[in-house]
Amino acid sequence: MPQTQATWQPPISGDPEQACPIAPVVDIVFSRWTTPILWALHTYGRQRFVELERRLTTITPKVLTQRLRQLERDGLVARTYHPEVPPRVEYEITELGSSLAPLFAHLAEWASTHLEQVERSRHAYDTDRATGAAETATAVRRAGPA
Amino acid sequence: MPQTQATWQPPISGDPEQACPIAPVVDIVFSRWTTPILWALHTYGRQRFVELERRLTTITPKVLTQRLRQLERDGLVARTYHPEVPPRVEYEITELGSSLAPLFAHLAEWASTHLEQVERSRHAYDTDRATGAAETATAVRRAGPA
DNA sequence: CAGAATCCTATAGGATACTG
DNA sequence: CAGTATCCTATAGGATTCTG
Repeated sequence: MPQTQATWQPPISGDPEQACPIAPVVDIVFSRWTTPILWALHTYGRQRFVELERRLTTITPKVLTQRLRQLERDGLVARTYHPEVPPRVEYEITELGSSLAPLFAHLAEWASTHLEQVERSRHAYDTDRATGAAETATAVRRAGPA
Repeated sequence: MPQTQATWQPPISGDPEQACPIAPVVDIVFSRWTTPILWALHTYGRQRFVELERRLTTITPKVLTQRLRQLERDGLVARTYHPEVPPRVEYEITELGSSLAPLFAHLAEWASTHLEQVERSRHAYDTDRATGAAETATAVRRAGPA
């Protein structure tokens, strides 16, 4: 049976996680609060729960605890409990956690050099949509230069 | 007025977003599907909607559309619409999107060298919790070597 | 083909209050 | 101080169906 258009395509790949080698890292390192926490620990060194809380001004203690627990479980952060009154708990980045430092530096670098472009692109996209950009005749390509 | 314990701490910082320079990037690049999409476009080049759909085996068309729209708006991906029947739409990574390539390479590198450590840490943490690791006397430090 | 529309759920995260 | 305990909401993401 002849197919009009669609030439048959193989399944291409089995596992999207495997297809994208960095997908697993995303779950570990990149969420709303994990990067700020790691950044704070890396930048300002070992510190207590309340210090982190003050630094990440808008975080709630519940979420801070959750993310710290996850980071501890993943071995990126170490927790030290001093049985005193009042209790003192200190968090520090581990060697494994520090191994992300160069990556973070690159990300910060990328941010400083490209974030503005993203902003401009967003603005252009939004105003285009708002003013009802004409869909002319032939192939329409959107977004800035390739 | 002498304070018992807590030496006063300054507000430390105003804005957590500003405190962590890579926080803004996280929203743009790192979510469940954005990295696999960017990876696919970067690795296999310009391709159609259905090709991406097949490559990212478990993604749904709705989510794929959403993420592609966001990437287009942010200028990381370009969409080309060919008014034919049936319609043909091609997506490709932009120059701005490609600027993330070295970063992705580093992330993939980190994954290949450190993911196993994370797995081990998780396992150790879980078995520790399960067997009720004794909280001895003095300072207790958890997680692997600093 | 490339999606739009609709409905649904799981969960990350926030707000608030309480405790060893 | 360093959390825990509840409650709540917003939203990312999934499943399904339909269309130009």
